[in-house]
Amino acid sequence: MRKGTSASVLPSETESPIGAQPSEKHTIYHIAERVGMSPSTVSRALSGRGYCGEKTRAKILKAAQEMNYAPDSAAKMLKMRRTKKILFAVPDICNPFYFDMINGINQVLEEHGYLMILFYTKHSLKEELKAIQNLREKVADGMIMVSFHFCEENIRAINALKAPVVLTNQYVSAGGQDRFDYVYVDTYEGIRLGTEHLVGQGMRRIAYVGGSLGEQTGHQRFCGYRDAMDGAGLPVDDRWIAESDYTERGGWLAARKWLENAERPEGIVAANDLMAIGVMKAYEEAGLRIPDDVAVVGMDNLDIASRVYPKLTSVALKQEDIGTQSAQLLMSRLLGRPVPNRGIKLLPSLVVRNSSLRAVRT
Amino acid sequence: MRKGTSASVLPSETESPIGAQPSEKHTIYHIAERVGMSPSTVSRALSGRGYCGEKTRAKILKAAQEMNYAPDSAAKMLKMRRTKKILFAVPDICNPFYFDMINGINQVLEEHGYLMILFYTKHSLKEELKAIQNLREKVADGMIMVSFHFCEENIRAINALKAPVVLTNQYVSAGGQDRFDYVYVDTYEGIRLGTEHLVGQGMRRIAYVGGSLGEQTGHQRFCGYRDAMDGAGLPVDDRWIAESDYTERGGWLAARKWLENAERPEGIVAANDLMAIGVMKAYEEAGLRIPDDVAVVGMDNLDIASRVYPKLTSVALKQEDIGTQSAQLLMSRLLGRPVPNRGIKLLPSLVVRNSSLRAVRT
DNA sequence: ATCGTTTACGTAATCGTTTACACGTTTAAG
DNA sequence: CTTAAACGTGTAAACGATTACGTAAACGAT
Repeated sequence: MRKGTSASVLPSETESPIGAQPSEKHTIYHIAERVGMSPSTVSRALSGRGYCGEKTRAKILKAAQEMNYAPDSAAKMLKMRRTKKILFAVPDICNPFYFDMINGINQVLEEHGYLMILFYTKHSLKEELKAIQNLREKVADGMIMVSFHFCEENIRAINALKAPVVLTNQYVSAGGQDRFDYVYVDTYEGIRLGTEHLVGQGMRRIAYVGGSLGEQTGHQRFCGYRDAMDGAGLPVDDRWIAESDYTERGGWLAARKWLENAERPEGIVAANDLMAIGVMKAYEEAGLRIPDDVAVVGMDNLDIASRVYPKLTSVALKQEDIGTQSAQLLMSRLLGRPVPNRGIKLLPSLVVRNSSLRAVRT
Repeated sequence: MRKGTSASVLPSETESPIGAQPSEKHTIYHIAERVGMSPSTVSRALSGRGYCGEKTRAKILKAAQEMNYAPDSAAKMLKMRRTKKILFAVPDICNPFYFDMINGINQVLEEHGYLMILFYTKHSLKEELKAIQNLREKVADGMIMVSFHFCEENIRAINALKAPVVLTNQYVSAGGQDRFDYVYVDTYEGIRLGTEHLVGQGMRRIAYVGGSLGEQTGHQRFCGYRDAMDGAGLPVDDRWIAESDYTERGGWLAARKWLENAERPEGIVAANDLMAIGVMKAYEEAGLRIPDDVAVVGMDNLDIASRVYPKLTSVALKQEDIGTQSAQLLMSRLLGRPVPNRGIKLLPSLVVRNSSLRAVRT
């Protein structure tokens, strides 16, 4: 039935009206007709699955070549129920933090012939849900998501998905009910490292500027600061804690506030590099010098950390590793390989530069 | 026929074995059965195309809601012959230059409900051809490509495509035969601006470090330098021209070479910021100061240009605008809107900062 | 009551692949 | 020489949506 109708539609060599574009639409049916075989044989020859004689395969391959055949990915997707794409949902394309992650992800995807769809969630829950909806519609086979709205609604939606999802949030699966994986860097540990670095230089008045304490990641990071202070027997003073938004301007505003005080902090720990740079800018504008007037530590270890003046001490979060690990985890799920752990924790490391060194200057 | 087979497959409420996952696969056929209508009616109700009674539409919408229906994008793609995705082929994800472009593109795509597939071509012709192949397989409806291998082979492959393509190369369509559009910033003009800025300060020995002169864009940029020098009656001396690779290290190497000479340049024009920063680093390492010992001008006006020390004078190329304009052009093609011009030229502007100002220092 | 038009819905084909199954032809084994 | 396994190929049914076309009811105008 199908063959009949299709065959009748095929433009015979002589039929095509002069001057008309040659009908470039070539399907396996066209190839089949040309070599005088059935479409299923063509499919087998091209895909390499199932039996196929050597000479026929050669003939078919040649014909496909000559006809400039390209398989239709939509048809393939529909039939195979696989898109060979994964979604990467990221809150903010502008933040350089994610570029390395993209890179890491891409390396793994390439090995498996997967493509990456970049989805920009703009720090909004609604957009994150849109990303999830895309998975429900089978736009991609899986998703890696950096979520800043790691709430009930989100988790439920993700758990309802058939497609595998890897989050980069720190999370302890509640009762093993959850169906997603996660790869994260222990930012708590990172901030603790950074704070202890300052403590270790004998500083006592250490300020902290972080993200919203309501958000999970914001809270974690703050705890790192608090525990480091506690551990050293130093007081955690509300005056020296700023709840900000991970932007340069946010850091700038926090520093301004501290600059107004009579008593100023000896060191400042920022929950990311952008805020650290904002802090440095505020001090610079006030005519003060870093690290002489205040030591600064950031986190993320962005490219710019080594380019600002003075060079910024920063906690390296291994973004690229997060990317590759996430992608590998996702691939394991997609290939049905066994996955030992739901969560993978990566450890940060401190990169010491001039912004935090009281004594030395280069 | 189709209905019969499909209907018989539907799991009736009571049939499903206890403990088994509820079959989550819901299609319009399932919805149709539930409300006692035909699939075509369901399709019409959900897509809003064609006639559909108000009460039935409501009933269908409610059923779809309850069944947690999500349309299968692959099926939609196959039937509608539209993927609602575009490919963005970019040579190098690590280069911050492209992030703003991504941003610009994304803004436009979002308005049209399109998704972006990010394709990393690694500065390789082979990968660029792979991107093109993806279009042939109808992975996306169109493509925006930043090509560094704008050669015969590429152009032919792109012209053979049915899908619209926007390039960001400067290009004069040969005889109006070409079938792609292009949006570009006049980098010739940009380098000319930068060079004239130095010339205007009375400098005479001005060096230039650019990309390969074999590449189109590398050649264009060089011409901007040459013409500015010529225009001021200054000699273009081979000793002060370096052919490099747009990386920081490349700039560093070029500067090292110049530093060995007895006679050193008064000013250096770099064809991008990364190389300019490399140049600055080399001078810094040699214990020299900028702009006192040499004035430096870059191009791209990256974020870091305003963060390095001293702040880098740079030619702003409006990356975000390239992105939005490219995406808009592509969308016009996809929607069949008339497009006045194949090419759109954007003009760069010079952002003067400290690295190039002999007199003033802030 | 009749006709024509509009509205609502169903039938079935279609998009371009893959693949279970059936059927014939070799080939190897007994 | 028979029989069974292995191989090669074709038939037709999927995958899940859209849509041209046909039919029937509802509606108003004559």
